[in-house]
Amino acid sequence: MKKYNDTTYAILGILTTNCRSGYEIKQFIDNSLNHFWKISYGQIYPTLKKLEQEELATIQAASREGKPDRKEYFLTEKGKEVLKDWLEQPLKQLPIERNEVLLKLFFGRHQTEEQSLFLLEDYKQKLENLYQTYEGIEEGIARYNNNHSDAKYWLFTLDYGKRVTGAAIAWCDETIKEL
Amino acid sequence: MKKYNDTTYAILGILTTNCRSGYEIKQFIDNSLNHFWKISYGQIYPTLKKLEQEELATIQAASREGKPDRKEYFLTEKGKEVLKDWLEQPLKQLPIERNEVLLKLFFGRHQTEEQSLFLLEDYKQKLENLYQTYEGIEEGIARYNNNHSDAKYWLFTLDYGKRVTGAAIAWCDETIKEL
DNA sequence: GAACACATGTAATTGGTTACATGATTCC
DNA sequence: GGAATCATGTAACCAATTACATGTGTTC
Repeated sequence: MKKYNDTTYAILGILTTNCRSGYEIKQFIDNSLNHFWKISYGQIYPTLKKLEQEELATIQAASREGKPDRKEYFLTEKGKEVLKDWLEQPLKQLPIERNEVLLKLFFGRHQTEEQSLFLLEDYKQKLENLYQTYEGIEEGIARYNNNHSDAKYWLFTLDYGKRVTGAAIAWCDETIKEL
Repeated sequence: MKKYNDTTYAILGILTTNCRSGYEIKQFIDNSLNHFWKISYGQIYPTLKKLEQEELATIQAASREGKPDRKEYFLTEKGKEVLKDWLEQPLKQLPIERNEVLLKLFFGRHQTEEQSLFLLEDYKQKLENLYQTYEGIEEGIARYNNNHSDAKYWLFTLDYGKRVTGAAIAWCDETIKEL
């Protein structure tokens, strides 16, 4: 089966929800996948165009009262197959995630300690803000979306974010102490 | 001050160690930064060329007995300043790290549970392998490099890797249970 | 001479962001 | 008329990988 890039699969996946247009897809990503996946318009529209060329989706022009016209995309059978095939593939390999703070800490070993401490404190602060953001979203879901069929999966991804972020915060604490 | 990309700063940083040539830089990265930063030759050589053009480094041809000739790079004062300036800057913002497993889990919500479990088990396995790799490197450092001035910093970065990976493993366990 | 480590580089391609450009519709 | 939201798209640019191309020196 022909291979596409992850952005293509992500958009195919989003088209299985009730998002139909480029604009709506962007909103969906910003609202639901934002903490582990983002895509810009500069990718969305060209990718949608390609989906049609590859016959993975069909386009339908739609005019809705009170709103500008838009193009609605629907997965074809082929599109559904391509998506399903991708969903079944396990990760090829764990990606190596660049970490600028670790890099600076490493090269800062001949700098002053204050400098390193400053970087770590700042990093910790940012991680804590992120953690709180996750908690806020989590509460929001628990309060208003508990019956939404996606709620369970949102909570899984938030839990992932919280655990990993929490571990990074703990590392900051420990490293600040040991420095 | 003019801005460069992270790859440029990383290479400036590596030039403060005793790595001097493109080949050596690549080896250093593969040996020491591999779990949170990697760069290919396709970036290294063009970047080194630019360093000289920008007067951040000077080149010296070096012939060493028993080895092919090579080019050795040395930071200029300007290069050191640019690096120092970068080292002092805190993170602009936390990067959003794409996570393919979370994405598949999310879109797999209308798939079978077995499918999701398979993905999670596989992910967990890969994370556990990574964790063991970290432990192996850690032991190696503790045993043979304890007096190396970089040892402390290597251990910091390994600790980071272990903590974050461990948190992800715990998440897998929990999610597998709750699915 | 073959295999392997050392060494440098470029070209094609992919993936992605940002800035730009345009326009409809609603509400104030 | 102006601001905000809805909506689609392209062009320029940046970052990065991969494949390709070449060559030296050592050891077996």
